[in-house]
Amino acid sequence: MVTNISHQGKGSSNSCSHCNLKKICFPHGLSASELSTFESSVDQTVKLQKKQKLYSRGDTLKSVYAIKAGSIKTYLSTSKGQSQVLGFHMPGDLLGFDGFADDTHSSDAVAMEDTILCELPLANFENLCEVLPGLRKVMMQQVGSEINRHHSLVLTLGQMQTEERLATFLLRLSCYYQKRGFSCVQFNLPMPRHDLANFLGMAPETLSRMFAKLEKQQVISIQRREVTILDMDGLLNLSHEMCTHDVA
Amino acid sequence: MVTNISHQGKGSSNSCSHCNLKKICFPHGLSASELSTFESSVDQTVKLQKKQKLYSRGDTLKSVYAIKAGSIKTYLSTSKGQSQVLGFHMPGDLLGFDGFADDTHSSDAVAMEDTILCELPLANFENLCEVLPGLRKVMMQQVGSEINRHHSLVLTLGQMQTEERLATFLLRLSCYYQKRGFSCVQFNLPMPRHDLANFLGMAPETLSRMFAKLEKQQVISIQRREVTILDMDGLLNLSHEMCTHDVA
DNA sequence: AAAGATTCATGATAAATATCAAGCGATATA
DNA sequence: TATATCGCTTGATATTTATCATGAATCTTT
Repeated sequence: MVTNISHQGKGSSNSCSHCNLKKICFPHGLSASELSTFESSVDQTVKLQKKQKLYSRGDTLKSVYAIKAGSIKTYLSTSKGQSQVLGFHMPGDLLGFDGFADDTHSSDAVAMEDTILCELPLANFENLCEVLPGLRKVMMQQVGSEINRHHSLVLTLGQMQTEERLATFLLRLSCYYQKRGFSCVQFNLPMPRHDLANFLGMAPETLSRMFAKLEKQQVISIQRREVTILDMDGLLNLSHEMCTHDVA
Repeated sequence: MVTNISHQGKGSSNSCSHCNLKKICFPHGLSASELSTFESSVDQTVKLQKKQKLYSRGDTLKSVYAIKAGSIKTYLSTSKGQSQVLGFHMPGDLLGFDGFADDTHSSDAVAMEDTILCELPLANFENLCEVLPGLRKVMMQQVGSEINRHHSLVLTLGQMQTEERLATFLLRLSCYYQKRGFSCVQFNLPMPRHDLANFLGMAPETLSRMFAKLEKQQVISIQRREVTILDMDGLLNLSHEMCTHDVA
């Protein structure tokens, strides 16, 4: 299968210990000595321009990636040309687990804006797992988090009405920003309405109406992509999730 | 947190090499020598009666389980008493990944009928990963499969209409039985309508109507829980999934 | 700055699905 | 055997959401 990936200039070796995401990204769980062993194996930085693909369905799994800057959208396509956004991934997030079943990616990943990623080649990863028990642990935690996020998304799509889906999404995004040291009451949506509507399983028009509804209730205000949460409790009341408040 | 688990009589040590699921269950991917090391660590058999819980949300993750006989339903609950079925798990399936993020189960698992499971305590598992590279590999494959199943479920709930959801579900179940050597055109639904409707994100009445609709189209026939697929191509036409046909 | 394209919002209408209500048949219980 | 209960189906209706159509606002390109 032909791949569309073209890594725009691979950077130099990375240093997790000097990374500004070191409190967020997954190597955070490693001990100091483990980290120094680990760092030398995250051998490359991958740069993608907006709309460039990181991988496509059917591609062989070569590496796991951590987002350093920018954002990535993952999605699934059907035989009839429909698609379903699986997630919006931001700095500190890990990508590539969709390929573990059979070493082949089952989803597509595309840059939503210019994006920089750290690349951890799978061969290195397997060797490292041999010698770093902490890495195995941290990896399983990451996998567990991903599974929990999926569970939460299934609950959202399966049980909630459109207004509640949006409220739940906004709350998760809010928590996500808070964890990264940004404001949890004012932030930008990193994706267009079209993608968000698809992710939330509704028509774009419905999403628009739900934004309008939340605004009329004075729960949020939104201008283009800038969201301000005016009434956090109100938003929480609209969402009935068993809040662990992981990110979407 | 109080747990409702009461393991009804732990059995003796298991032998994967003599298990009738050895072609299906995950240790299948291990080499002969790895398997013998592995077997001794799957130290217990857990027996559950119908409706008994294997674990609940909030319980500490102690073990990973493989289903030997019977079936398990996993589900998530919301603060308002709603719930969402996450999956119906059958012999050969692995359970417990929902607890990896923070060593705490985030979902509930309950026996849909009298069920027997193999228990792999986490402590053993971590030690084994140290010495068995194949186990790490197989485990990551299992995790990858679980993630792929979730992706597929998200697609189903997010994009498909009720008829297509049901058609897709029946096809997956059919493949599942086929892989296990059973008929792929005639089989029993292991769950009541109520649970299936919840899993598929629709009202039980809607599920009934969709079954009726598929019957009228002569695509299936169904009596209580016994399904016969009359027109496999017809069913495939109703489902637009990019078929990897993993199980639901 | 003008023209075109894109993104988003909103109204009117149609379609899908949930809810409410009733009843049927199988199984369990007395 | 009679009775109650449970799981399921089916009909009538209400609600939610999608679709279609239009237009405004923003961004891009010339």
